[in-house]
Amino acid sequence: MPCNVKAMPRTADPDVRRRLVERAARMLADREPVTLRSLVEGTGASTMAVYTHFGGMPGLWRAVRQEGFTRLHERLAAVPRTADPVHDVAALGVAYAANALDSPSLYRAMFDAVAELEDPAAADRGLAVLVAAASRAREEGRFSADADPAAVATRLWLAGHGLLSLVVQGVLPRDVVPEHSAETAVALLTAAGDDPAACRASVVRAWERAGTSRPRVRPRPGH
Amino acid sequence: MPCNVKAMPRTADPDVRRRLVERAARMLADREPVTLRSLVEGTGASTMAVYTHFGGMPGLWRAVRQEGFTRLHERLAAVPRTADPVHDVAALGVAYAANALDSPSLYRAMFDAVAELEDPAAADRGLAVLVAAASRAREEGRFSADADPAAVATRLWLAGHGLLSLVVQGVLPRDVVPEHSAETAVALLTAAGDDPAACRASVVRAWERAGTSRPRVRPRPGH
DNA sequence: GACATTACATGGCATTGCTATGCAATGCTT
DNA sequence: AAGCATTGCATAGCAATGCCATGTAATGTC
Repeated sequence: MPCNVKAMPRTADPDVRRRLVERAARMLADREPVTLRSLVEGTGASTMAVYTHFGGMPGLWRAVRQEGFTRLHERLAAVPRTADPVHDVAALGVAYAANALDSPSLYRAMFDAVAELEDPAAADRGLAVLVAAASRAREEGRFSADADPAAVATRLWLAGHGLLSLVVQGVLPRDVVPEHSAETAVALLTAAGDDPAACRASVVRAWERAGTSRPRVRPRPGH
Repeated sequence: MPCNVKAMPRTADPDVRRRLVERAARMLADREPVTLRSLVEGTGASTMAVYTHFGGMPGLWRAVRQEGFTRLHERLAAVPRTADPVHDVAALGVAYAANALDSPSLYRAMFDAVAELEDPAAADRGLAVLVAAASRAREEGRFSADADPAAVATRLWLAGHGLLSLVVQGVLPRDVVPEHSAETAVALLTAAGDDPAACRASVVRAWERAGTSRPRVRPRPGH
C-alpha cells in the first residue's frame, strides 16, 4: 500500500470542535451541569459529534482543560513588562488570580485531572512565563546569585494554586486573595534574596493596581 | 402531643454507618471506583442502607470527607511537642504531607467539595493545631510581635495544600515535597520574624527526621 | 401483647455515557 | 463524469448509575 494518506470527505470539520469546547466552558461558567446530551442540545449536533471529535466525554474534558490552560497562558503573556522585575512577578500572580476568579468552574475543571492534557506542555508554558520573570529578577540583581528562579516560580505557583483552589470552592472568601497572595509572594521573593522593603513595595504596587482597575465581573467579548 | 421523643426500633444501628464509610475510604485507597452498588456489595447490606444512613451518595461522600478530616486532625494532634516551636510547626507540615501521601485518593476526595462537610468545624480544628503552634512560636519570641499566627498558619496550609494537591494528582513527583515544603516554610516563617538561620535549622530538622523514620507504606492498624 | 416506628430488602425508573448500525456527503481515481 | 472509498454524523438502543416507591421484618413503648 503505497499511500496511507486518508481522504477527507464530508464538510471537513468546520469548527464544531471549538464550538463544543466553548459551549462546555460556557456551561461551566453558568454552573449548568455539563452532560453529553445537554452539551449538544443547542448546537443542533448529535451526541456522536462528541465521539468523532473527542472520543468521548473524557476527551471533551481534556479539550476543555486544554482551553483553560491556553487562556491562562494568553492572559499571563499579556501582562506588560515594566522596569521592575519583582513587580512583574507579582503582576503575573495578579493575572493568574484574576483568570481563576473570572471563571472559577473552569479553573476547577482544569485542575480536576490536570495530569491528563492533550498537550501537557501547555501547563508548563504558563509556568515558563513566571520562570522568565523570576530569571530576570535574578539577572537584575534582585535575587541572590544562588537563587533558583525555577524553584522560586514553582513555589509561587504552588502557593497561589493552593489559595485559589480553596477560594474557588468557596472555602475562603475572594477578598482574602490579595493579602495572602501578596504576603506569601513577599515571603518567597524575600527568601530568594530581594530586599524586604523593596520587595514589599513592588508586590504591593502590583496588587494595588489590580484592585483599582479590574472590574468585578469582566465582560466576555468574542469568546 | 406531649411527647415527640421517637422510639428506636430495629437493631438500633450497630455500626453499619462506619463500616460503609471505612469501606468507601478503603476502596478509594485501592483506586476502585466507589459506586453505590459496588460499595454495598461485600457488606451484605442493600443499596437502601446508603439512603437511610446518608440520604444518598452525596451524603456518603460528605461522611467520607468528614472521616478524612478527622483522621487528619488525629494525626496532627499526635505530633509531639518539643522545646522548639518552629520545629513543631514544620513537624505539623510533615505530618500533613504524610497523611496526604498515605492516602492520596482520600485527600483528593476531601478537597473535592470541601465546602460541604457534616461538621465544617472539623477542618478548622486541624488548622487550629497549626495556629496554636504558630502562636507558641510568637509567644516564645521566634516571631515578631506584630506577626499574626493565624495568618501565618493559613499561608503555610495554603502552600502545603497547593503542593500536595498537585503531587497527589501526579503532576509533581512525590520527592519534591520535602524541599518545596521546607523552603516555603522557611520563607513564610522567616517573614513572620524568625531568625533565618535558626528557622532553617528548625525546619530542616523536622523534615530530616521525617525522611529517615517514616516508612514508605504505612500499615493500617485498626482503622 | 398490640401498635407505632424504624432499618432495610426488592424491584423498577430516569439519566448517564457509550456504541452498533445506517446514511449521506465529500474527495480521489479512472 | 461516474464510481468508490472514506468519513461525519443521526438514530436507536444498551449497560450502569443514582434514586425512590413499596413491602417486610425487627424493635421499643404503652
